[in-house]
Amino acid sequence: MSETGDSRRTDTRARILTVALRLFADRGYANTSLREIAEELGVTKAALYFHYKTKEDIVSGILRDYMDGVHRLLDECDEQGATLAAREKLLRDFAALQAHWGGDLTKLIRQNYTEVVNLPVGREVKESHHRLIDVLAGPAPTVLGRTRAVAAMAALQSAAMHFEDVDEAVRRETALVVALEVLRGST
Amino acid sequence: MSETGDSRRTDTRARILTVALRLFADRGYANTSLREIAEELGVTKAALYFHYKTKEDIVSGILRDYMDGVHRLLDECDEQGATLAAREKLLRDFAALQAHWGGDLTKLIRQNYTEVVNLPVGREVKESHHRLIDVLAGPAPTVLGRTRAVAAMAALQSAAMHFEDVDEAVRRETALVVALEVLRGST
DNA sequence: GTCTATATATGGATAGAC
DNA sequence: GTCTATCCATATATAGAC
Repeated sequence: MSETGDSRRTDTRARILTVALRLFADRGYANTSLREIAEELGVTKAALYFHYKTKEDIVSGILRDYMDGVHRLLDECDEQGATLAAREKLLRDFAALQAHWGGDLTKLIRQNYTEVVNLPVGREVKESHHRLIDVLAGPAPTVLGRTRAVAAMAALQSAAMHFEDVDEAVRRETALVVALEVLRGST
Repeated sequence: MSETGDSRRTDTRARILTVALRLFADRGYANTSLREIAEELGVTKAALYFHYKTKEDIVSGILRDYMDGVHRLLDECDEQGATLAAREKLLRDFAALQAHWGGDLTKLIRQNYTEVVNLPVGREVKESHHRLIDVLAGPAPTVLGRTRAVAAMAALQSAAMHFEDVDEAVRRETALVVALEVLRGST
């Protein structure tokens, strides 16, 4: 419960990322001005620049935090073989990671992909997702197998953005069920 | 082979949409300036404004053309019942429509969703896609059924954007196979 | 139908006080 | 750490000649 040591350095830095993520997901990265982010936080633009040198640094900060989680998944996975069980575990872990971040992170990446991949950390996101798909496709993958892997990922991501009338836990569990079906295939 | 009557009214109007679609898909809508579109066409910005009153009119023109095709699909479909065969036909037809438009249209919509849905015709796109999903989910849909419908659509769209190393025809056929598997389900 | 200006707005980013 | 004031680049859009 106590502060973490250096603590009171200001949580503004973290709050900026939280607010920015929500706005970027809602209105789009290019259409969200620093003025809007600042207003939402109750400060001025100049205050943001004290914490982050550029607008790109802000979105990069968000993606960097997300990447830490993704790298952990992939590292764990490489140690094991590429058995079906291991691949299904990877998919489950990725679903859990997404659930932890919420729909906004997925929206940010998908609905601002062109901008995201122009960032250094964005290319990392792209590469790690591709790596995820390669592992999910298993050894000696066919086109069909690779397509199933992509579709499984897409199923998870799409479900994170549809059906706002359904309880989130149910939504995510159902998405995982379908994603696992897709990955396994019916052939 | 002859001109279509009023013909020589300039095909610049159509060429603008073609070039704009490619650039919007590549660099993003907000990051593509009218200057870039004009340069690519070999004209000036002012020339664009002769054909389209605003930048939004340009992207709306693209989406309007696409919507014509989508509405045709839905109209055909409503006449029939919602049998499994009819729903599978709908998915196949949608895949064909996407193939006709190419990956750029899908990218434009997915990677610029926040901007797109702020346009009148963009809301039409959103609504018709939702309608598509509802029909695909069949009568008395469960959460699982709806999730499968979304996942089937996502499978088609994702495959349109991945695997550029694979022949496009093969890619699309495979995507359709997977999408049909997903829609049918394995339960 | 297309061009050369130009009006006008807005956003990212910086300087310097407090 | 935050503010006020300002610079500067770029973008949409318009006016008017050819």
